[in-house]
Amino acid sequence: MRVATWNVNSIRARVGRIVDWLVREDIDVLAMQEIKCKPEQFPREPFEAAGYELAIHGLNQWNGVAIASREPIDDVSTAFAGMPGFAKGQEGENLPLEARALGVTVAGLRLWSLYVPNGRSLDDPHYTYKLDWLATLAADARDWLAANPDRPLALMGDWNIAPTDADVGDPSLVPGVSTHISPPEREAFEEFEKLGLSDVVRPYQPEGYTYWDYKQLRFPRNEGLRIDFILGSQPFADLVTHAGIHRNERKGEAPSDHVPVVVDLDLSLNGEEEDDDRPMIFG
DNA sequence: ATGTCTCAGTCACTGAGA
Repeated sequence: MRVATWNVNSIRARVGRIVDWLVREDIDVLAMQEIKCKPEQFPREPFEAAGYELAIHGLNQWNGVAIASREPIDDVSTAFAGMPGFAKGQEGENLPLEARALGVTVAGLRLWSLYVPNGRSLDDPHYTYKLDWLATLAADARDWLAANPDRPLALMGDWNIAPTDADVGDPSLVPGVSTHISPPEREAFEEFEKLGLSDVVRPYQPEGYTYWDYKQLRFPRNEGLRIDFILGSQPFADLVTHAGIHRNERKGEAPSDHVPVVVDLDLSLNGEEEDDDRPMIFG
């Protein structure tokens, strides 16, 4: 099974090349971010004609997440527990939620499409929102992992964080000023690794960016960022046989500014059923 | 020069967001 994540930067603007890629690359599940539309505006037909069913969460022209799958989608969630909202000039609880998280179960895998808030700048309210959002997500992931230690879980999406200096090729990012590279953001990312969620792509693809700004010839100059990640629980990581970044999707007509990130899974390694007949050696 | 791209609102542009 092939599972991927892609910040598509408007599904309506490039549905053709996205579905073409899904079919060409034999992708089973795609987590999308920045669909930039409501569910009723989502171009369902090309996906359904190609054999995918859809879960869509979009509230307006901003943000928006969706998941396309060749296998049935169950247990759809449009927010994680305690997810904070945002409203300009307001603080506190119960602010309106944005469409940035979508959880589903497919083939026994728990999968989330996540669009982490951008942060804008270190002194912007969106930066605090970003850190709150990540801390709350980590708390929910901790609870879920404690309750489901044997289940494959993947948090997939645009994290808007470059975890290491090697992930930063865009010279416009200034330490101490810019988001995506600040120590609190990197610490927020590391919290997920402390929970036992690991970047399942990097072992197979150690180098490379996943995003290049449209401006300033960032792609031709290869001045990008690695900010799109698939973090898997140990039971998920145990299924991974290969992974990669599809850099070519930044080329050609009307690309997104992000490219897809793909993992190959061998679900036959998921031994739950097969193990039932084996003798219990421990415990 | 935020030098590009997308969308909404409203109808050739501007504002917002990234």
